[in-house]
Amino acid sequence: MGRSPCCEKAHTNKGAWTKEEDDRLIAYIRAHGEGCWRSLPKAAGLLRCGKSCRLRWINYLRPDLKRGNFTDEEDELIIKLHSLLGNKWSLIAGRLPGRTDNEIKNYWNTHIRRKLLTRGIDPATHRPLNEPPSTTPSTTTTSTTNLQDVTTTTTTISFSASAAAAASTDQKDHNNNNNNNNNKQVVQVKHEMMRCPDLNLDLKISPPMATQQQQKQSAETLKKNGGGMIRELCFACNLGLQNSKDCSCSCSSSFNIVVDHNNTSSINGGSSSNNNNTCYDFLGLKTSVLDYRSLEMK
DNA sequence: AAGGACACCAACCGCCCATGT
DNA sequence: GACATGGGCGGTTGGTGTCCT
Repeated sequence: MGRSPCCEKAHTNKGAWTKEEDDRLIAYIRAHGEGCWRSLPKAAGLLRCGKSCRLRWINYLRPDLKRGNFTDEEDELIIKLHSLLGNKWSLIAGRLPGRTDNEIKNYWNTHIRRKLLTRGIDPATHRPLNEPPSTTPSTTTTSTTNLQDVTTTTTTISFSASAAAAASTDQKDHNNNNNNNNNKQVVQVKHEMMRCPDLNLDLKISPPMATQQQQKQSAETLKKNGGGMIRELCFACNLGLQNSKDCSCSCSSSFNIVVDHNNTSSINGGSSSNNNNTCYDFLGLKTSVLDYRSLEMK
């Protein structure tokens, strides 16, 4: 059964918003807050579709938006998040305060794609352009990193227990029914070992399992650093690339961020048993307990 | 100066999911 | 369980400005 249109299209304006429309929308949301977008246009005296109002507000009128050019740091963050999350623009935007998914999407398509292409990297796969599409092991190296391409695997990151459980069956279902997926909660991440050779995304995100000695060392290091303090790691370390040439914080300890089936996350090597407000900076998320569901939150 | 090509980005469209009835 | 509705997301389009010939 087809869906009813979100609004009466015959009586709505389309195209660019006028200053007056903007003012009306801003005034209304200031007075009443964000609420029912469907009824908002009528209440605000706007001849616009509710969706259009929402988009205008979120992408352009929101007071907390950061306008202006993207910084190099934002560029790199977007690239790395995209390599992990794919075209999940809203998730990526969630990690860039003041930026919207639409803005990032546009920026990706106009700037970053080209930037990666000039680096000889396929923006879709984050693999070298001249690399054959097969998944057979190779020793190709890129111009920007010296990470070895070992193999390609598909891993499911689950954002919830049910999704985690569903994830296993999801693959089966996917074969039978293309549309029957839980993409909102389950992100299929094709992660190439080339990108993150040490990053195991199978239900946990970690460098290779730290040895007990490493874990002990890490715990001691953490203790030394004050325990409850926010631990700042460079991006390379956040991705499990400790001691790589990209590492700028020269940390030597290993931290495993484990996401289990019970919606809980813990940090191995740090203080998995007592989180006691320990914060880690994973992908720039200073979070006491890494909960992937938060990635969905804008 | 003109006009075609290109780049940028705001806005739209269609689909999906969650929730309520 | 079936259906209706609202909200959200990713892909795409079209208008506008800039660059190039």
